[in-house]
Amino acid sequence: MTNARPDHTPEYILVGVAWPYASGPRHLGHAAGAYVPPDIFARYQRMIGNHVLMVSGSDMHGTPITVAADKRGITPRQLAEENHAGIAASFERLGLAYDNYTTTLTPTHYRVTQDFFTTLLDKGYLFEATETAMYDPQAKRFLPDRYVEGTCPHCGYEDARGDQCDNCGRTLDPIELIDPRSKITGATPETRETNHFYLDLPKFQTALEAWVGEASVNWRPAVTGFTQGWLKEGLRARAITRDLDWGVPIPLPGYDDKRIYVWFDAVIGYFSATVEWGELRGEPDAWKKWWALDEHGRAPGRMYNFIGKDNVPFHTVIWPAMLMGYGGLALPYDVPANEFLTIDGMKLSSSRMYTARLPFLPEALELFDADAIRFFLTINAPENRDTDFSWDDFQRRNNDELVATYGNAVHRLLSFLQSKYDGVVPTPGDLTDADRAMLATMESTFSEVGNDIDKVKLRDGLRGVMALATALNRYLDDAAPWKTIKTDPERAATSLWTALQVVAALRVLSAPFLPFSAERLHTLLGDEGSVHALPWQPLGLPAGRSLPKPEPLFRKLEDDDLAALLDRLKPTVVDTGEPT
RNA sequence: GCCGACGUAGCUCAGCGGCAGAGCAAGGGACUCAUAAGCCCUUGGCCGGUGGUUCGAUUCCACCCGUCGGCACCA
Repeated sequence: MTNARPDHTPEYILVGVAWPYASGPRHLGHAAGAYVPPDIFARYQRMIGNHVLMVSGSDMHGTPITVAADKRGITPRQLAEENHAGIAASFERLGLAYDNYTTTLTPTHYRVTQDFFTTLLDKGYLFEATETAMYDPQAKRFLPDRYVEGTCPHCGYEDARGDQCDNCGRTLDPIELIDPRSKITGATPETRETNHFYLDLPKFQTALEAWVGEASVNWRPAVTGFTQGWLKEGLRARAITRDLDWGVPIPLPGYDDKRIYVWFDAVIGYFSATVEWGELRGEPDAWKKWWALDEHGRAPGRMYNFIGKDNVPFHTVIWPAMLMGYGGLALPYDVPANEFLTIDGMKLSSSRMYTARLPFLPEALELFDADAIRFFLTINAPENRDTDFSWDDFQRRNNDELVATYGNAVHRLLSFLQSKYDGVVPTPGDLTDADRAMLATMESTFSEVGNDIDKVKLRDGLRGVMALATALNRYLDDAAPWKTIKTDPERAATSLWTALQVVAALRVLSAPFLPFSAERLHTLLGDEGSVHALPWQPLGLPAGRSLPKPEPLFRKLEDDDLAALLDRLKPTVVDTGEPT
């Protein structure tokens, strides 16, 4: 990319996006929390001329996928690949511009994961130990804690899960359960001894405390608080292997019945996906530009991990520890974790009717424009706390904000140009103070919105874009070219020209947030190529250019339409293999 | 139970030591280029509760209540 201004030294920015778990489709909450924000951020960073690599992929391993596959009588690979294809298709329709969206099943990922394992083992950061685990003799498999249920020893609740009692909220050990049974077969689990490899996190305690102390200055309070909590409690070793036949094989002889477990291999994906990106381009060393520390131990750029809040310790404690142990690779610069989207004030649920659950991405994208979805998820993004989703609010923000403020500012102007000037951009006369003020506001919006996005305050950034649209509406009302065209044609022409420059800027400013409509506006302004190849600065609209007949940028959602659409949103049941 | 974040106008959310803010909703007005969209004006809050620190607290501290999340075998 050559968008850099002369005074800008391009930075290497790695945008690592949380790896969606391929157990089923993702819903709007996932998109709001982890998937749309990095896309906005990455698009902006590209426009200012940085070397951006946005990578992620589907997380294909883990127990829930094996359980769901067993129930359907297919292999875990089939199930995961089917879900991966669905997720990738949704992401494309949402406009997520990944440089590499891959999976944890690639040869590169297996090789890199095994290399991490071997290196950490050789350096003494892994150890082997025996533990007692629950085993389902009927299913012939070991059971994770939450796949065992029984009576809670604290409150007597009969359907307590092995990890936690949903009734009294206490954390449990499955061995404590009275009358335990397997969630998969109902059989009574046995306890068995089994051997596993552990990541020796206590060895990183001091180094992590030092790193978090420095790195967390710009983190969100919840991210820092959560991380400090883990550190204060004292790190414990954590098993990184499981008794499964689905996962990355352990690169040692004699461990055929065990696999490296998902959380260990999934975070490595940020790195392996970068390596794979280079390999696919025939540049096997390209990853070094984002990851390799220099001789002073300095990172080559900034590394971001966009995740949901449930994922924080993996990205601020465990993954950094793995990177420190491996050596020579950059640690995260920021981990912008979002809170959750709730639905109609309730905790989200994937098992309720549409009125009480967040829609899955495929259905949402079937019913609504991607930009309308992106707009809602960003203008009300759960950056500091949980935010609420409701269909009323979705409709209102679409109609009263996106359509009425931004869409209409563009459309009223282009329509006026079409009807009174035959669509030809007029030549301006002398600028008034009001004209100059409008253009100055437009200029400053670039730096304001840019700063917001760079600080990952995406909600503020989008509000800044909307504020410019509002300012344009005000300017037009004040200038009233529909009046001055009768009394002072040159004044009207100048007002129109000024307003058109602002619309031309809005096309650029909105591009990271609303990529599809920005592209449509780009075309409506008679420009060639893609808006996404433009630099982050005003692009003028020359006098004399003839613009095509305008069409509204966005679709208004009428009550009847919305009701009809929601009527098609039938209850969807997806078995993700998760215990309920 | 323990840890963390959050609790601000009817709704959705900003602000975080010095006369309480935005958008939307509600009420009123002038206009007509526009998907009856836009613009102007107005109404509206003991900033969850109690105590403390301070000249001064929505903002800092403690406790309480509520919501959400985590508590290491979900990812």
